[in-house]
Amino acid sequence: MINYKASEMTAPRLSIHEKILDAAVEQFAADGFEGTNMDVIALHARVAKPTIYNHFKDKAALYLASIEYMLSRNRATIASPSFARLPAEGGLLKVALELTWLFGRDDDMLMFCKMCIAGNDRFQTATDTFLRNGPWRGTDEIASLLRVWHERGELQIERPSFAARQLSELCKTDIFDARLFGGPAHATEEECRFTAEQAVKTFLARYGVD
Amino acid sequence: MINYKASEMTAPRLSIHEKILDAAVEQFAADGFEGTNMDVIALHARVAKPTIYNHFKDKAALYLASIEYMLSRNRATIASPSFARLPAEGGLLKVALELTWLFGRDDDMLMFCKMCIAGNDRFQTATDTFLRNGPWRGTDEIASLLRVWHERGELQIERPSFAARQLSELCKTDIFDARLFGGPAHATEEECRFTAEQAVKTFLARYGVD
DNA sequence: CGTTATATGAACTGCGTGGTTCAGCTGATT
DNA sequence: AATCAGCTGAACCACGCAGTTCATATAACG
Repeated sequence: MINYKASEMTAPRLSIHEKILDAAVEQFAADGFEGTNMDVIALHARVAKPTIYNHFKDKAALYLASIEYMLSRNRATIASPSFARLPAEGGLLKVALELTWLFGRDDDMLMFCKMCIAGNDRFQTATDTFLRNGPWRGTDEIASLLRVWHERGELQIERPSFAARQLSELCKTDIFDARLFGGPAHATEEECRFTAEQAVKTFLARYGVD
Repeated sequence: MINYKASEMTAPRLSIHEKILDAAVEQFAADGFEGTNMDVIALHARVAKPTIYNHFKDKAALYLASIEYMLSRNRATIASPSFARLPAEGGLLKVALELTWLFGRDDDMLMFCKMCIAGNDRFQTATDTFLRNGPWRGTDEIASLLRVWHERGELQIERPSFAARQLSELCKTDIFDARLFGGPAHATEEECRFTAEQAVKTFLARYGVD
């Protein structure tokens, strides 16, 4: 019996599973679910088409697996618990920079937002998976951090979850809509930094104590 | 014009053109361009399929016409210049309520967004039209208001355009993502009011003078 | 070596769907 | 009454694409 999961072997090359998923993510992200052709995925993964169906039941299953794969690949946590050691202002800026970077420069994230928005009637489960492991987990992490700073007396927040989502929204300013509605053009590093700084400034004006 | 079905006597009488466009908007918004079936549009519009092709060259033409139709149907102003007569806080709350209402309870707006996000690769011109007449015009209106209050000394804002977009983002908190990714379920009036109040509070903490 | 499990590629099936055709109906216009 | 324009429904075509089949190849393992 052969092990498919290359991560559990000392395999020099990517497993077939991963090759397929890599190609699938790219295609789905670029052309959406209906617009994506299984032959093209096979071609791009340098794999025979029946092999795909040997690993995934059908196109929808591959689609779902792609979302989970992309999400697991993007485990860059927004609000690392280690940030709690920082003072509130510095920690918030780090969080805000992660957020603006994600909104402004992460292609996978953007494309899957588009996919989920476009196809949420057909694939509500996929959308839910995305929301749960993506945006919601992110704001939950942020809320935990906020509670720490609150208890330490550096912030004064009545509703940490709501505040976390406010911060997240602030970090979209000027950089996310353009990408959601337009092409995948990246925000510049300066734009990300500016939006993040402004977000923290506004957030601290409301929730900071001093 | 005469109704075909006696059972539909109570329905408003629409031209065939409008019936087709109504059905098309709904379908495109729900399933995107590729996912939408022309037969379903015909069925839903209670019209024969050849009739659709008698009015629109092909699917893409119908798609473009649908977007323009939605835009022409929806001309709400977010920030009426008359708000300038109000004190900053009251005026901001009015603006914020308009925004949260739009994000949380306006179905046309939601459909616009989904259609444009889903189809922006193929139909960038339509998306640009939407952005120009929708979000951008809205935040421009808000920025003008902010300048008035700034000059009157009620607010202290260095970058009115950026601040306007921050306010707009704040007004999405907790109500917009759920609709964009989920169904068209409305936010409740209380949710809209709460988010609007919190947005104004945060905004004034940063930009208010007192 | 033989066995077993999987990958391959090319051809094939079947279906969904964009778009068309056509004969007939309806309702306005002259 | 005659004509004409536009709607109807049903059948139809062409094509793309999801998913399968099959004979062959490869590679691990005993």
